[in-house]
Amino acid sequence: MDATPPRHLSARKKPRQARSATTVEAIFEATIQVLLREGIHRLTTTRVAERAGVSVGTMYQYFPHKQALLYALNERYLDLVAERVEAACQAQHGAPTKAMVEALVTAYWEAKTERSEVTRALYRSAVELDNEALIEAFARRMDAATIAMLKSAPDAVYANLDLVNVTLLSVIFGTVRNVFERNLPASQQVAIRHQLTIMCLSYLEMSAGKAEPGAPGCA
Amino acid sequence: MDATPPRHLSARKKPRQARSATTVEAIFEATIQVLLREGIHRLTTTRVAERAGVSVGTMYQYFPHKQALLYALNERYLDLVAERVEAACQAQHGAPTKAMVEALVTAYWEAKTERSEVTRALYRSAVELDNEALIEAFARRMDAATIAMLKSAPDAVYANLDLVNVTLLSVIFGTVRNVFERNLPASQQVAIRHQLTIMCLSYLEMSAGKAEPGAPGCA
DNA sequence: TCAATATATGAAGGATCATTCGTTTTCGGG
DNA sequence: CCCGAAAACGAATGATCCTTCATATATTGA
Repeated sequence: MDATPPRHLSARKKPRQARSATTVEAIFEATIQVLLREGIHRLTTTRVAERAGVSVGTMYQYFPHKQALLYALNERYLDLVAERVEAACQAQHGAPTKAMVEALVTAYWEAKTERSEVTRALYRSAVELDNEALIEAFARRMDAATIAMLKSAPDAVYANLDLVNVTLLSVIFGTVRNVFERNLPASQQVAIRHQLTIMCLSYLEMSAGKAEPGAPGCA
Repeated sequence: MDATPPRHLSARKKPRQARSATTVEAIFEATIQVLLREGIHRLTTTRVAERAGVSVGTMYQYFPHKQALLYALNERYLDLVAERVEAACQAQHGAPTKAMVEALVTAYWEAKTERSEVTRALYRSAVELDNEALIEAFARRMDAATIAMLKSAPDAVYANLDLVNVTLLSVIFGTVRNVFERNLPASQQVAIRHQLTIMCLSYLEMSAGKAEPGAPGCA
């Protein structure tokens, strides 16, 4: 995320040699592993270092403290998700509303559930982390991406685009998280995802001043 | 919640005298306060006891360990929310779908945001807590309540009630949480809540085999 | 090959916590 | 009023953790 991190959370120094880049990567990976296998209350600098195959001291060369590590981890993750959603949105510029909704739901849903354990681990790591700035920046990026997409729709014009957009995103993001955390069987997840798409589409159609010439309607 | 708690999380003993009931209540209250003022990583048995005006030892007479305290706290809270939603649902038996949706969204939304700091504190406390059973029980209660309500609708029959219902709940619960955590300005929250209601209603109408005799439709 | 710089090490300091248990205080029934 | 049970107390224990820093090793460019 491009949010300037709170000063106390910024990374200590940037890797200059190749091996240190490897190290940092290993540390990130190890953090996720520990988070998954041990839970957040057993997420220890020592344990992370051990699993990463480096010493604690090394960790502290790149992250001034544990919080900074978690912050950076979340930053990376949100960045990935944001990029995917943005790409999906751009790909649908000028497409019909239905395609837009499907692409949006699919992109976000898959970004979150593809490596669901990682997502879960990060949800946990984010608690008690001063990451409001991160969330805020993520929200803004998503807002911008979907607003631009919706504006380009050939079959709809929204009188209250901002509100419609923020509602749409809240519903999609919230639902994904909720379904995700309830850990429902995969088949049910797929079904709900489909329903969600239908629901959002219906919402958008309802909110749009329709511009479709031969709109199917009353006979 | 009526979920049998994992054995290791059940309370140690039940208050027999009046003063101990007071004590337990004070401990619960103190836990919330500490959670709010200090955050979860500073939620200490000592600190809780101190704020409750009792000694640590006293705490351990009612809760075998910290986790059990947090578990009990969440249990209490979910119970309250569940009761309110259940009441709202029962009050709408036989009412038109629109009234149902409005009541459901309102009940859940208000239960969560009325004392929003408490809700926030509890979301935090629930991380790394073995509370799947709690969530599960809550979900079941909600499912039962809303299914019963929807079945009683005079103006709709749902071919796929279970799916429609689980979708509805996922969307509402998820959206509330998402809006809640983004901490949007109150005015925007109200607006989104209204949109959410509209959206859900539209979804239900769309999913229903309509039974309304003089359905307003094509001229 | 040789400094200068970057990276890695890990034992030890200092601090915080969860939990126990021997003791003291309070309550309530007889 | 008195005694056994209930409730409360809180210092001490043992464990875990974050973070530092003096030292060692690796890399790079000249």
